[in-house]
Amino acid sequence: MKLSTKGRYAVTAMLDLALHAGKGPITLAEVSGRQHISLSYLEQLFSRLRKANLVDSIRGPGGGYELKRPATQISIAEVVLAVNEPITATRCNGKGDCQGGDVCLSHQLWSELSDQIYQFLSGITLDHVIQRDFVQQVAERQNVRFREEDVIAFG
Amino acid sequence: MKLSTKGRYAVTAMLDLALHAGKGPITLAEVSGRQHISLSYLEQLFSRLRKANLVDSIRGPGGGYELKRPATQISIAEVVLAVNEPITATRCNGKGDCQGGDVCLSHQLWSELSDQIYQFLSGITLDHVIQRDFVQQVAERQNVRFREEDVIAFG
DNA sequence: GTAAAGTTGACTAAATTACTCGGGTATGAG
DNA sequence: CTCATACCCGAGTAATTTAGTCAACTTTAC
Ligand code: FES
Ligand code: FES
Repeated sequence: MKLSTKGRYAVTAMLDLALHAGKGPITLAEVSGRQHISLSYLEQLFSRLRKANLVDSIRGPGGGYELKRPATQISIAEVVLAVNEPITATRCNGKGDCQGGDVCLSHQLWSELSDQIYQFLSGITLDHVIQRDFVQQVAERQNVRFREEDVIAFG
Repeated sequence: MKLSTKGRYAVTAMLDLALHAGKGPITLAEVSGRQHISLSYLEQLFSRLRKANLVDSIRGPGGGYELKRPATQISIAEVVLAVNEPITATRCNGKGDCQGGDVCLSHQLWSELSDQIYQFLSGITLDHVIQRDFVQQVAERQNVRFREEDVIAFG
């Protein structure tokens, strides 16, 4: 499978949404501030997340994004898939033709690895992740720092 | 972890070596012919495999490469590691600093994924792979075709 | 109306990957 | 001895992918 910064950013951003759920729409500007991901880049990512039906968008002032389903029902695999290419560790993308039309020696091996990764990532939901102490602590630190930056910027 | 064409080629080439073990050194030209990997590229890969103590090289006429250890004792993970960067799915390479010196929300998740992939790949040896019917069939096809090409080229 | 926010698509810069090339060096067969 | 075989090595490059920017547009609350 393809695990790029893009996929990692998407997951991070979705975790941020999950952590701040239930308080109305979250703007990308907030996510950008807390997670240090450029706003324009987030726009790109959320365009895909929206098309994949993982988030709802609310336009206009007071708008933003929110999770379309509860965090308990969105798996990490879905998020990665939404912004990346299909999950596969093969060179041939599952077609079995990477040796000039024929299947190569190691094809089966990579297929199995793809399965493993997919199984792992689809067994974990956004909620599983944000329940962890570790993540809670990181989130708390980010909240504090984000408010401090507000003070510096606007106070 | 980083799973590039390079890693896949390395595994394929090592499988070829394993399949033709016990008949003296295998030249890269043979591997290249059977697996359709460019000779220059193979040289690059085997340079690393040799430095990682996975293969022995024999120079001069009649020379080539052979596995340094039996195929039952070389894991896929070792091969991938030998040609790629360290196995990690994190952005920070395990340092926990990808958010301007601080750990990011999803760090722990990617660490766990890295573990999973590593566990999987290190649990499979070259021998496990070449024992499979599927792989045996592909190998047989390659042998036949390779001999046919000999005839065309030299006969 | 106007400012906040999402929407879109094209564009660019940087990084990585996947190679190639050209010249080495060791060595065994004849 | 010699020379063809095969490994050895590092620089260089072309292609692809990734990461990120920019500018113009739409919707909507106040
Ligand atoms: S990876 Fe599928 S044929 Fe080689
Ligand atoms: S992936 Fe390690 S800190 Fe973000």
